[in-house]
Amino acid sequence: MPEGHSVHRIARQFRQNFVGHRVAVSSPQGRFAEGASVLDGRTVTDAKAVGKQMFLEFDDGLWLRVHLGLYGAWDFAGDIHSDPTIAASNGRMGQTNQRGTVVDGDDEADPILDLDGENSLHSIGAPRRARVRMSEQSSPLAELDERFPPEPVGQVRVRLLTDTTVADLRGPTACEVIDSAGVQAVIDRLGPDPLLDPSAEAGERFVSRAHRKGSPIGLLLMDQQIVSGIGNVYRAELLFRARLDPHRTGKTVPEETLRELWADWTRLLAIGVETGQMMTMDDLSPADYRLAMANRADRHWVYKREGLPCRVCGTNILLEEMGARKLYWCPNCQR
DNA sequence: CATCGATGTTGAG
DNA sequence: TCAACCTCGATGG
Repeated sequence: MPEGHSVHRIARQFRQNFVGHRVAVSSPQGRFAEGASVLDGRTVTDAKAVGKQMFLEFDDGLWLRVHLGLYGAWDFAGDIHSDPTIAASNGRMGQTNQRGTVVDGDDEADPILDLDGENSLHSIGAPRRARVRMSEQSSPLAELDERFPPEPVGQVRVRLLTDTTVADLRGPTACEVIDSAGVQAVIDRLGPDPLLDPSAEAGERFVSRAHRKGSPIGLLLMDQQIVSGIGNVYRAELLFRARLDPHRTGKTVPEETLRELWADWTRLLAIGVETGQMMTMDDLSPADYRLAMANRADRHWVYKREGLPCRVCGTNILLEEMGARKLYWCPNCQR
């Protein structure tokens, strides 16, 4: 699945294109027919992300909870707003290439794009005719000449349709209608999300929860009850950046180190939301930055680099299973 | 064209 | 502990 940064971006896309709009809700695939009929014709009133969970609020306090799981995705099509804060935040980020298609990447397509030549001169922030997949995978972007709304392609669990924009959900792990108490119950089970709550108190909640545990920090970072939004990529990269042995138990990691982990997750999450890419290496030269944007292999310190020399010390990066997931780490740097 | 594996979680055993 | 979920790009023949 998308790690936390993608879900925040998706929630933002919903705020920009759906909040305040009445929607037709359907389940082309049929597996959400009942929920769709409950939501159909209502107005979307809020969208928020907590860790990897997304919540869409509709009239009368009804919420749609969506978790994308391993391979879920939202496809947006129609008039899609770009986000000026992204384009303005960093000249290197959120760019499109010469043909106006999405910058290639292993992460989700960036909604800051210009697929439509005739709109290419519109100001930043204006809605643009586009088709965008938001998940961890990039994907082909369909031809734009088709009528709106486009026919659902494949297994679309939920379709949300306004006058001008459509969002199709496919492959989610969770998709259900709940009330606000249900939303709160889910959130209560989650560890803090630094984008939702950047307070020092939230950080201390992570520190105290993690410091209490006898399980490895490599598991704790992935535990959504300890801290939310971190997945397998950010786990490996955060541990490397902290030069921390993944096997050290929560108890034995100094509180100050846990605080630094929280601060670093806060930083990486913000960068991820800003760029739409899991950039985990700092201070790259322009040449290295281009390399990193082009190839995910050049984007990380350790993730998917088993058998390759550590970028810092040259020791071979190791691969092992932890928490039924692949863990990449440098046995020399992380001690 | 068939098979594999993935940035995740749940629930059965 | 592991299969299921049931998508789809990458990989290999």
